[in-house]
Amino acid sequence: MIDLQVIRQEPDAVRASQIARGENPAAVDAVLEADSARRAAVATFESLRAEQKSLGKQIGPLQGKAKGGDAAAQAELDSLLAATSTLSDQVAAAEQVVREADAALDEAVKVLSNIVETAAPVGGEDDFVVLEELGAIRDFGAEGFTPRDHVELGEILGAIDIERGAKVSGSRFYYLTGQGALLELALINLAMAMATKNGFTPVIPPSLVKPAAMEGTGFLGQAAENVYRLEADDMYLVGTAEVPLAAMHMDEILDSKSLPMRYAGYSPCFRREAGSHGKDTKGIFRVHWFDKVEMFSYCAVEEAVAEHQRLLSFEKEFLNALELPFRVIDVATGDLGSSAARKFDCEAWFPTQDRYRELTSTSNCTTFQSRRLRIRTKGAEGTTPVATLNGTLVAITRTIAALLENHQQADGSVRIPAALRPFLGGMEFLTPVK
RNA sequence: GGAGGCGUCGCCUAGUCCGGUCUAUGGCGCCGCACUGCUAAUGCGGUUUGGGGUUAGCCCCAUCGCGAGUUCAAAUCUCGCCGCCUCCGCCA
Repeated sequence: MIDLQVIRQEPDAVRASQIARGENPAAVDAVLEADSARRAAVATFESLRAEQKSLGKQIGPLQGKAKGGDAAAQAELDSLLAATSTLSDQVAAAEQVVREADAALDEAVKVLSNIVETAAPVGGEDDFVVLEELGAIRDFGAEGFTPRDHVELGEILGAIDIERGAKVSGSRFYYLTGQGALLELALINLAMAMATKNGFTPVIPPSLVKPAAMEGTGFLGQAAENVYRLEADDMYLVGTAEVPLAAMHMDEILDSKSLPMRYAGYSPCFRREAGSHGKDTKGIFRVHWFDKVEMFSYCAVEEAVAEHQRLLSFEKEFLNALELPFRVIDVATGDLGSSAARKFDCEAWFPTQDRYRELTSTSNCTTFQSRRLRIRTKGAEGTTPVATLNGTLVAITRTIAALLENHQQADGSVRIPAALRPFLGGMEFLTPVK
């Protein structure tokens, strides 16, 4: 959630940010209104409460005297009890009003998406800015063959079994088999090795979480329809390790000397993909479940922009190690998730689609998540929320698809990039099994 | 799944039986100051979190796992929930 102070002091800036996202700026005014309503409620409650307290303090000693047979004390006690009794009802009522005002304010603030970085390109999905293009796109025509898509390659290599995935679990499920399964493990190991080298603590987090974790990371808002919920236990399957990694330090005050804290979490990711019917139905590009290594960083607010660049550089380092052609885009304001202030995507070239497709994504969430999750640090200005950032290191299925398509040979074999070979027993090619 | 125990402001802890004087005790740690060749020791002061107010010193409200209830009044009594520990059962 956004800092209420900021909304109070710079409502125009918040409105402008909402507009850039294509969201309703009037939501800001709703917050201001709820805020002043809450203030009034609190003032009423506090004055009643103070009165009640001071009356209560007189009662104890009087009771002693009254018991001793002091008639005057008894009379005073009776009138005090009567007064405090009606006061008590008023306090309870006032407290209820405060409670409701609090909830209303909270609700109003939570409607607002994070304030976008001013440098982010304004506009919708297509208004991204290409920051750079890396790696060489192969000319299959010149090499004398038509590239196969990852579905066909996966079949030839005995690496991906989509039919049986559908038989057992339905559409958008798959089996990774043989070389495909080994490839996933190799990618995970390479990613974890690089993350560790770059100062991340490897983590295998729970992928089933309580509502508080889901809610705190902001996935029950806009993205709620894409989340799997276990009705019987009131728990959620995470769509990314970002959720358990962010919730890991919820309700904690982090030692400022320990920042930045960097974690690399390996987890399965479950996504309902509601609203994407008919989109990317072929292969394992868009599936209900995949495994992923996600980077997550807690850092000081003033470090966040630099840390974001670092996460991006780690993503680029990984894709370069896989020798994939890709570009980096600066995602436009209208296409940011509600918690992101800025987002960079790395999109790999898919020769059979003749276009770039998202492989990794890194977001600077500033203090949007940490406020909800109450993750703070102590500094010169007191206890303040930390910034949180996340970035994909490797999303297995898309990465496998990109590797197969980009490194395929005319005979259906696939060249394994050098960086990955140590994790595949030195193997240089994935070879067809049929 | 069954039985029992426990949850107090960083950590440990007093208080809970028997409601008001709890504005929550003490120790450790930490921060500041004083003293002292340095360090250490010692002394004094400070040290939960959230919200609000104030020129400043500070002040006010809430906060004893969470929620509800009883009561004029709840850390304290009642109920529900959550978490941890021990034992039993089952199990990869």
